[in-house]
Amino acid sequence: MALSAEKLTNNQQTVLDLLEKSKEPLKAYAILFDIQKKGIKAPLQVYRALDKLIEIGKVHKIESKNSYMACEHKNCNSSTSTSFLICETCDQVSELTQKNLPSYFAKQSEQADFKYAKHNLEIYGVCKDCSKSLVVGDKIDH
Amino acid sequence: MALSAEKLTNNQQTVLDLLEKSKEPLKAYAILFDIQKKGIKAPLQVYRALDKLIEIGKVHKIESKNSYMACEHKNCNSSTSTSFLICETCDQVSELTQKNLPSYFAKQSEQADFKYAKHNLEIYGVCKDCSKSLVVGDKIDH
DNA sequence: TTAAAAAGTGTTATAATATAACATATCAAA
DNA sequence: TTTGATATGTTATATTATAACACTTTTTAA
Repeated sequence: MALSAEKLTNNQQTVLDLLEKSKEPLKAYAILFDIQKKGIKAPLQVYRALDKLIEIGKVHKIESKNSYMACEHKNCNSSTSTSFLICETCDQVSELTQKNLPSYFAKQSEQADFKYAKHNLEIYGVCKDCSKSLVVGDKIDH
Repeated sequence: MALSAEKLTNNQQTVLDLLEKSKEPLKAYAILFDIQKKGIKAPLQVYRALDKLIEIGKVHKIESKNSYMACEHKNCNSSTSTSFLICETCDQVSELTQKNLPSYFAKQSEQADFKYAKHNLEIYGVCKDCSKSLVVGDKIDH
């Protein structure tokens, strides 16, 4: 069975549903807290669901924040490479479309005699919405 | 006083010395274990030294491995952006020289209306040495 | 030079993140 | 339909990191 067509179990679906509703990435214990009413009682149940979801590419882990987010793409085919835009103001995270990134990184790696396999990129900065609000804020907050 | 000229305290120097001797990145508790003979007894002493060393750019954290390594550059001026080449075979990590990366990422980010500030890039693959050994290994291991 | 401020230390306790181990259950393929 | 793979529920514990507090050292600048 193709990974992208994988049928999810109850626990996996419950975790994925929550992540898809969330505007920000969530931490494992925050997920646990939120879905205890659905019968999930222990951290391992969350971590196991996350592991599977990550494996099939439905969820990504943001390493520098120990947080998890649902993949924004329709059928993310793999769990390999990830590229995030992380807003330092509002903590929202979006994914950078990474059409060219793998080949760019492969080229960069090659110059160091390193064979590229996959990557994780975490870019920090200010998102569109926050750039606006900052300006508006400056005017309002007189 | 400029950051790069910062004088280190005993604890900071002890931690840095250890990291500079190590071929691979080290975990905080591995550092603690190694330097207990030098009078450092508690995790906090390690973490505080690491925090400072990271702040002044002498040490980087590899987020996806919860590990720390000494900066390979002479006078790394900042603690901001990091780019690693992580060998999946031998666990050694080297730094990618990132002359063009910030501007490249800034450009990529801009297309998503995102204001780039800094980044962390972790590339996984196979290092030069391991590429060689693999081939040699294939021949020897008949 | 010396007092005040800033930075670092040592210590105990604890928070936050993640996995081990094991018995049982469910599901899919031969 | 049984067998092998995958998932579950549960308890316990490992790993990573920080809080709080009393104290010391170093730096700054009056």
